[in-house]
Amino acid sequence: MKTQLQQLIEAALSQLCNDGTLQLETLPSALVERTRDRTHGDFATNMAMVLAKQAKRNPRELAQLLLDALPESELVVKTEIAGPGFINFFVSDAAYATVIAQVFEQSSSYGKSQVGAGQKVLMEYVSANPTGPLHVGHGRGAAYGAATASLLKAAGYQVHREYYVNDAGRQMDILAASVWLRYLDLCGEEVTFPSNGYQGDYIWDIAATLHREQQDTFRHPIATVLEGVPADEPDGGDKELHIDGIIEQARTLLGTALYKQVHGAALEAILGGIRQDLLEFGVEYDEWFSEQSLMDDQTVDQAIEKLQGTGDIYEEKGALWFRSTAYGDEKDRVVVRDNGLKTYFASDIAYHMNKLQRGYDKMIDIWGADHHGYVPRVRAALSAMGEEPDTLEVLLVQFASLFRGGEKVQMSTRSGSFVTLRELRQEVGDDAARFFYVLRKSEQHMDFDLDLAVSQSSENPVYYIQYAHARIHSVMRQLQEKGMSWDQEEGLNSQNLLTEEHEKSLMVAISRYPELLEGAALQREPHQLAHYLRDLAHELHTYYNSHHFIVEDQALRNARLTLINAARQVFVNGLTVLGVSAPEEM
RNA sequence: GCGCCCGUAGCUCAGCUGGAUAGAGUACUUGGCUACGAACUAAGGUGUCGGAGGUUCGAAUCCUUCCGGGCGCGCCA
Repeated sequence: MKTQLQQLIEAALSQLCNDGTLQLETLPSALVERTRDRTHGDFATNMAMVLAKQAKRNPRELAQLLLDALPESELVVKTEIAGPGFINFFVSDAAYATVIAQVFEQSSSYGKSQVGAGQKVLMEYVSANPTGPLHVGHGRGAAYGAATASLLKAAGYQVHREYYVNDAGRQMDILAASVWLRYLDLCGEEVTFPSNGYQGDYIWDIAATLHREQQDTFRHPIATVLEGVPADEPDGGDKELHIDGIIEQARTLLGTALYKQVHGAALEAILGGIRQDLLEFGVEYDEWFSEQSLMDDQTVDQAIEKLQGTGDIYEEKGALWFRSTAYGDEKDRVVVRDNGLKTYFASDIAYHMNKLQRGYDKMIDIWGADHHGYVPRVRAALSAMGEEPDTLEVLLVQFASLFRGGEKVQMSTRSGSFVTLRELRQEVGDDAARFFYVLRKSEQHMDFDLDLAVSQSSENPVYYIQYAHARIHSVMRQLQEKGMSWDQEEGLNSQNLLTEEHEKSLMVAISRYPELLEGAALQREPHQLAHYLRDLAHELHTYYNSHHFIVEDQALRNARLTLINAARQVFVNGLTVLGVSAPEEM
């Protein structure tokens, strides 16, 4: 509807230009929007006011010219000039009836568009380090990423969903060392756990499995293990040096093969848990991309070489630096440390280079807001390699603060004190969690009151929407029990019988869905869809409460049943995008 | 100190690329089921849109500057 109106206005405008009534340097595209107030019609445009200055005419006069030039259309039954120069459009009932028919023709495709057609997008989200279970902060990125990916697909983009697995690097070594030490403890060694190790209970679990399956394969006397290792912080030493020393000892004492086994067991156990969590949460991926693979196949080296080729790498204090300041970053960044190890940043440059090499037009990364300072340097690397930095779009998700008993829950992966995503899901349910996460703008800080979510879970807005959907199914079940059936064909032909205000409102809401979905996709804002579905549910509920659907009059009955079934389809389509189920009864 | 995000009703938040009287949910009060599910609905009031300037036909929205909160500023990831 909206695009049809835009076309009409643009046609009128170009006609005015062609016949010389108006002289404009540029033809702006028409801005049409839904009216807030019903008395202003269905749609309005501010075109006349926008053009007034350029056309050197007053807005209302210009509006009249536009209306005179407006092509005839079955869509519009009435127009008016209002206020400072708005043009209001009243849409015909027949046009709304057409929309209802379209819902059934297009079914699960109703609302989809092609604005993103031809664009290949690689979306990366969550990508949490596999050093522990996912917590509630990751959950937000997961829900937001999955919903945005669906949104883009619905808008015609070709989307590839990816999880970047940080399976290389020091954090993974610390994890392996943590598991090994717990394992040694289970073997009977008296281990003092390093202050910088991962202390969560899940480390014990992995160690226990290792011990059960491999017995003493990896055992070494603790005295040997600590030989030459710098003291830990509580003993007056340095916790970083201490843990690095232990990692070094693990490598030496176990040898490459056995060390890899411990490392691999830890990675597999944790990554397996993450995969399971996300799968159950309805967050899917097309690919799990390994950071280590970028090391193994030389992609990282190639990336560095490429930057050396453009003269953007220099050596200082034994390290290799990328001159990111030449591309807008605040300071230059190290890519290879003086000890020869590549930084996380180096593999990230390689990863993004690899994404482009795989042929994607756009990369959309969803990061926690604490990584925002990272954006300029990655963009800088893309620029240096001759790529358009805007091919990378980073969407930042603010952390969700958890409140329990009125107090903020402090969370830290290292200390193992956090509320896991799994716990949250068990407490509030997958549907409620998914919906709650995308109900707010991603860049908005969000307070998640656990007690409230648990004790009043039935008041969660998701049930409001699901209930509206289930109610429609309930009506259809009632119909059947009364020995009647729904004639969709007759219902579509009888839409003119739906003259109640509630019916009009519901039709308007249904007709709004396609433009809403498109806007939400373009702005990467699934919360718009969440709010829309709540509005739609409200329309359905008020209609339900004020009118009876299963009435004697057969034509009217079918018209009403057709209308609510169109709404049912929109509920299903919208909830599916958000990853929330649409139960037929609850 | 520098950079990014945020500040809207008592609380949690919307407000679509500047638009017509700034809206929901929640909380509080009072109504609505012998009718398709009351997890619903109807009515009731609340705002210096953090403050102050500026841009213009028009600002919660854009610009500047303060105030307040969050985050980031490593040869960590």
